[in-house]
Amino acid sequence: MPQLNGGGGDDLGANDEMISFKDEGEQEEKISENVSAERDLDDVKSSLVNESENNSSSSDSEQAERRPQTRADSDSYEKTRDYFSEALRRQQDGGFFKSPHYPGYPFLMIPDLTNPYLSNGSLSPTARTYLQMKWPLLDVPGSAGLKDSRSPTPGHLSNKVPVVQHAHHVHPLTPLITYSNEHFSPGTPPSHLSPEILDPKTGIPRTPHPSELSPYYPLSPGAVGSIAHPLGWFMQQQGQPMYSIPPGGFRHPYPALAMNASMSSLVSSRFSPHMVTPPPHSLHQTGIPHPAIVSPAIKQEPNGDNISPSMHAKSPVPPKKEEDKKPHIKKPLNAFMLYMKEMRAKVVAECTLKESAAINQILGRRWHSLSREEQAKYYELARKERQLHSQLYPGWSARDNYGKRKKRKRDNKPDSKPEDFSIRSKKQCVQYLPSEKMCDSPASSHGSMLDSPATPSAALASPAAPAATHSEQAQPLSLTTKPEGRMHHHHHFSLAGKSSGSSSSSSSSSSSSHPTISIPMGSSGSQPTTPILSRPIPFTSLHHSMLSPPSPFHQAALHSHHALFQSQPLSLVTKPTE
DNA sequence: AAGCCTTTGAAGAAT
DNA sequence: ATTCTTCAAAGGCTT
Repeated sequence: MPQLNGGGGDDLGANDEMISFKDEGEQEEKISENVSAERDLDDVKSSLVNESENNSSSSDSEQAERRPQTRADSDSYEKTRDYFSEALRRQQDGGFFKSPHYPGYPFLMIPDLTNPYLSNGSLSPTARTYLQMKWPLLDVPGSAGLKDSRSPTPGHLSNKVPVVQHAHHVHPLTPLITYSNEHFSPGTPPSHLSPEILDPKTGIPRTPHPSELSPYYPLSPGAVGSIAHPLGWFMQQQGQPMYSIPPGGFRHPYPALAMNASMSSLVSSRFSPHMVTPPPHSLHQTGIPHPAIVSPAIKQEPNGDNISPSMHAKSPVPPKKEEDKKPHIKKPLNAFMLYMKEMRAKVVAECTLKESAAINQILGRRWHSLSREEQAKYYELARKERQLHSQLYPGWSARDNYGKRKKRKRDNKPDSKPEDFSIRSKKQCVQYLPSEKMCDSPASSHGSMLDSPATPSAALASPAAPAATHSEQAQPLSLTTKPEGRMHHHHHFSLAGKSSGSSSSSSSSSSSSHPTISIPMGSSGSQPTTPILSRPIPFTSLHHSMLSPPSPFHQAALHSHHALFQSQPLSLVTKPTE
């Protein structure tokens, strides 16, 4: 939430999410970049699939993992670049919102993309609409139809995206992205002028920080000015200014909210309009339900934008069953979740494993192996997502979803029997991860905390945080047992001084840690037993502003930061096992 | 059928 | 101010 606040949009901006990094590995990584991605994959697979894999390989594997990413990045960037170029062209041409002439219009829902937030419509990776918006240039194949059919959207608008898709270009994020640039309105000059947007929290209109806004999203005609895309840095790299909003183009479905381009686009694409407000007529062209909303029912917005029940009916999404209950508005996806969505299919395809748990482990490792830039993309997307979400559902609170999932309270009481827990964990670990190596991942995950900004503040730091990196690479060490089901990294990473111990002691499952886990710090990777990395101290002040354009991550900043960071070794906290 | 497992991150609740 | 818990996705597996 805080992030959302706008205070400065910038906050959200790069700062918060900036990233995690693993620096150490970079050198090696670079060196190794040559290695083919396949090999990486193979490594991963092997690790997953092959029991035989030995620990030593870990470093390699890690690198390998990264590499794929890297490669992908390259491609993606190129592709993206292409898209952007095209998008620009189109904008110039005119039209984004203009009209129908872009079948691929982002607003159009992609069929399979049901609203991401809708429970019903789980998105296919390809389907994340809002992402699409963000990455309009990227196409998502397919999805078109369903939604349309359901959606009230005017036919012309509702077109399916498919049209636009460029199969050949595949951005790493592609899956997430559906649209082509076409969204961009032609006319609008790229200005950073952003229309004011409501502060999610306060509801007070504020001017979005450039960093907050995404040019990719279609802006409502009136309201929006052009805003710098969050990924603006990226765009800039491309050398092209992308912001424009069609002057007339698109009618924002959610009048109530003053949105910036990004918002509007997101909204349209991801969030169901009805949910938010909209009178039918005001529905977004796309008619796409908000992804976050699970049930058809409308969630009562504090604002009072409620949708009449009738709205539901129209709601494109099947859930028509109107469960009277308020619709379940899902949490916005975080960076990692976005990454997962994107990459899961790929990983699954590459691996024989299908279990999500196993896949997720791989993804977790890969996540860590991602370059800053790569992660930054996701953090940025996530930030946007949260921003949009807050805009759409000002009254929504994560707490609203508490208890919705009956989920397990997993054995929280691990304390009762750590051993059992450990056993279980181990068992599972084995189950999913054939080799011990696999187990590393968990460790890495811990390390991840370092990398990724745990909190907004952390995020700030994170850009710089690179040093922290845990590098899985380095770590030969394997966890024989999985630390625990869900340790909260946070805890673990608490500053050394703090209590890691105490916390662990607490009920949380986490505590039971197993001594076996070691995280290699730095490249060297000493292996302390059950070390806990303390979260890097955020260098908040550091280039706060700079962050906004993560441009390549303010490398300067990063470097300095980096240096700092390195100078400050992460502190390891030994978790008191049991 | 419901929940678990697994991952990271965000946010809320609890301490 | 910290720490802990829940949820977000996803799909095979377990109960």
